[in-house]
Amino acid sequence: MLDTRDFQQNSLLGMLPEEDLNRLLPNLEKVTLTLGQSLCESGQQMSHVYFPTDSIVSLLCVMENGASTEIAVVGHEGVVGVSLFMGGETTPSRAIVQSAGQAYRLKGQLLKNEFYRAGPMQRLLLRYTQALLTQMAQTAVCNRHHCVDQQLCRWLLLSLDRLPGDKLVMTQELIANMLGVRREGVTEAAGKLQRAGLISYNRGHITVTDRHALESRVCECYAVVKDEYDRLLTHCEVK
Amino acid sequence: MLDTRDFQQNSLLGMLPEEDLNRLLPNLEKVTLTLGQSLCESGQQMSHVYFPTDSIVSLLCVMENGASTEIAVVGHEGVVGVSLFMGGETTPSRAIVQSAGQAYRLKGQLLKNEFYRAGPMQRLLLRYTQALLTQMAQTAVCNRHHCVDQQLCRWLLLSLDRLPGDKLVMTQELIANMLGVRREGVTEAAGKLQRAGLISYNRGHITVTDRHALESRVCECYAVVKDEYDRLLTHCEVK
DNA sequence: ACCGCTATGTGCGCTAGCGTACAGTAATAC
DNA sequence: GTATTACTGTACGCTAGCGCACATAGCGGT
Repeated sequence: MLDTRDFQQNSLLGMLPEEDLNRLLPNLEKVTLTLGQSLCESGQQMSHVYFPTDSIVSLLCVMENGASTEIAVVGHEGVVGVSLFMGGETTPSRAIVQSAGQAYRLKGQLLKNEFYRAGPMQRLLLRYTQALLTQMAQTAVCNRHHCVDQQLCRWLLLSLDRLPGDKLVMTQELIANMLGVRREGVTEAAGKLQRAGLISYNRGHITVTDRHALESRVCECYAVVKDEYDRLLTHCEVK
Repeated sequence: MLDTRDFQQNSLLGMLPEEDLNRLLPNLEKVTLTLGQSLCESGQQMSHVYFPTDSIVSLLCVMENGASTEIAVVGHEGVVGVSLFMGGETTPSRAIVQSAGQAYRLKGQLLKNEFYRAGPMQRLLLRYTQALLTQMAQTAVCNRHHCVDQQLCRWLLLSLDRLPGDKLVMTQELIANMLGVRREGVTEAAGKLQRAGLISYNRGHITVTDRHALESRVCECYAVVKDEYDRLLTHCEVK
């Protein structure tokens, strides 16, 4: 059923040495994630961790009044469920599918077992978690100092990096929820980008037509995060 | 020279079982941290990790234009230098002493050795790192959704929790740098608190006179972070 | 063809926070 | 004791983003 190399679409899985992978392989289960699906509610224990391949998951911090903000995004470069191996078991944040697609999932306990072997998987997961730390930190700064226009560019690029093509299925309303701003603010910012010919969208379908121009508009936060992911996970010897 | 229990002022050290502590003890070195001292510049490797006792260290994200924002604060409950055992060795953030005092430091390599024993210290450090993740996430949300007044309350309470008394040595200028807002914004917010009788300060010395009232003004972010630290590090069996 | 729903565009008054400028006052240096 | 510096208070115009209201337009179902 599975293409034996299909799981390598997820970088973490793909970077594991043969031996460690073979141990996990029988327990990896391919699942389809649908837009809006919740993988984890605030404070709840996750039964599985998820290794996205072509799907994207947003980690959201939700407040008492219902307002929310995305604090990090997870795609094929990562895993959803860091709190399981970090020892806390739960986190106060939600994990919502931002872009439908596939992921491999693994029972939490099995991941923990693998983690506590203190082998390549542990080193990989820890480095990934550090990259996640950086993403959150930079999100905090960006929320403070940069305008909606630039944040939208950052968000689009972060999403694009985790998608196979140049199309996103996403309404402005949802983007606004992610960024923690008003929908009207996104409409305005997206309008500017559209008029400048960088993107074109209609009714929930965004196509990025000039990625290069997007990169020239985005704030430094995008590069900081991207470079740190590259440093920690691409040029990385896990043994 | 050292009171044999003095290091227990740092919760992480204090929670270690006798056996593990004894291994570290000869290598713990008590140091004095002075206000404004930098323990780590962006992207630089740290030679030591620091376990504060009565000092406070701010983790700051600095941008190209020099503007900065505090993304987390570390006191007696934690350790500065998470990136060493997480495997990345460096982080893009700075660590600045926010409140002068003492700390124990330990050579980075020795901490890594201890970490890779995969014993109680590893479990403690991982749980601590997860708490740090939560603090960063909540900071991101707070930056987005809450006004300076509330953020100042949060900042005061977080600092207070890490100090022995109810006095802080800190100018409004520095607080503004931490929060990533204008100094004038802090002057105004602090003025309100002073007029309401919650704090009194002059020229770099703040005294909190009504902590309870501060807690009633602060946004939910304070409690979220505090509860998560308690959950992860206080009610915690490290074995 | 029609209805209803969802997504998008736009306008308007309001507020928080910014940038800037400057004044006053306590601590410190000499 | 005086000069200087560092810290705090205040004012003013400006902008980004908010909350709200409402108009328009595409899309699906019957």
